[in-house]
Amino acid sequence: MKKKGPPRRQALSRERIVETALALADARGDFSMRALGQRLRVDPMAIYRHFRDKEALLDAMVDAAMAGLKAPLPDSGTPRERLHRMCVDFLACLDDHPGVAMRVATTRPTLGPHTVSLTEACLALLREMGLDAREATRGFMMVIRFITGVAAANEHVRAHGANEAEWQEEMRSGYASVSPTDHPNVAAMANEIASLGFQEEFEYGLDLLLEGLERRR
Amino acid sequence: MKKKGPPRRQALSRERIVETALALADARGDFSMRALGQRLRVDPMAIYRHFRDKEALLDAMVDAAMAGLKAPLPDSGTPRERLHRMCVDFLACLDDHPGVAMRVATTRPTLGPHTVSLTEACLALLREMGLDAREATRGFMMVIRFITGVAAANEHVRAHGANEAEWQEEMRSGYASVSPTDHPNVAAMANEIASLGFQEEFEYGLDLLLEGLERRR
DNA sequence: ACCTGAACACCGTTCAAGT
DNA sequence: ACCTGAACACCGTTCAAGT
Repeated sequence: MKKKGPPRRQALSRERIVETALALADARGDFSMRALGQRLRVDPMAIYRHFRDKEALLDAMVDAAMAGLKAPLPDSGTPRERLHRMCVDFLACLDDHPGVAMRVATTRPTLGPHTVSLTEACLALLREMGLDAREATRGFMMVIRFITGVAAANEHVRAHGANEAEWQEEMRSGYASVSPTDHPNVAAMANEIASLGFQEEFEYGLDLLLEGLERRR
Repeated sequence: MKKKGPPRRQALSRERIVETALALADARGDFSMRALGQRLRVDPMAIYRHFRDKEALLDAMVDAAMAGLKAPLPDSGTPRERLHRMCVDFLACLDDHPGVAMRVATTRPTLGPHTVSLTEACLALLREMGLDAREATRGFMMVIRFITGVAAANEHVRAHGANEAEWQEEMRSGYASVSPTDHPNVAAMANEIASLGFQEEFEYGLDLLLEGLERRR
């Protein structure tokens, strides 16, 4: 297409902005319009030609992040097993994009195509599990809330620059420091907390939810 | 005690700072050290005499917010019923302090006395429900994650200046706009979403969790 | 001991101007 | 059409100074 001036730096585009912003947010857990402009080798204000404000850019980033999900999973296994794997995949995707995770599913629903596809797949599996439209809606909301809560916790751990083992040790020593006579159960938790892996804990909770939903069909 | 100089404005204290900061955060959903200084009629830097940084102040605010919980509930009802009411109370408390809610329970555990008391009461009820120390720990974490997810969603609605009815209408029209042939279940959700109250939805999910935990004892 | 003020290194965004 | 630069109204925090 047009190609007559000096080579000039890559043209700006919605796609390139979103991609770069996502990379920045993934690395730092957050990003500023000014830092993004610098990374794009462009005046920060140039971005506003493509997005009305930071909020609009974040919305686009959320949907781009959802594109990182694996395909809606092969048809092997029961609907419940497939939904389980889908949720695990979804959480992994949120964990990959900490700066953006909390906006997912707490935002108004009119998100991009990837988000809608994910929602559809999730609802379809709930229906296959035997839930009616009303129950599937409730089940969907609940699962989203639970996953969001877990993602928020994971994000918090990362924001403090800790890995899982360091965090567990901080939890353990914190709980171990309370008075066992005043708060016996909190004190006792110190012994349990270190042996509960983040992923195991998440999948345990997920199972409980899905089992409960299945039983109420 | 000391009372000789001119009346001068009220002396600064950790308590007064926390109280004012909480009021500010509750009203605006967020607060800045500079705005807090202004409200306290004091140079913003004066606050740093009492808290090492904003993070430390937020930690104190979280525990102060937890003081707003009703008493650990009377002994009427089964352990599960009492735990249910406690969780409802806890969520209401988070909803009262949107600017602070997301820090709760995603933070390191060494929080203040009110937070520890809440944790102890919750664990004790789980034990009364028949769970052992390990199961109670997992159950506690799951319930916290779920409540945190719901609180995050509620906070998000408020941050957009919407009430429940407005939000539901935005959700409904959003879901109603997707193609019913491409995404039948998403489209169908438009009809259900408006009839699910936030509180009803929360308590439904909570019941599912507690029922599941009780069954696994 | 406690508070102040200037300063530093940041923000998101508007607006008039450049090419 | 697209990008720039100065400007506005903000941030949290450090540091030297005041009382």
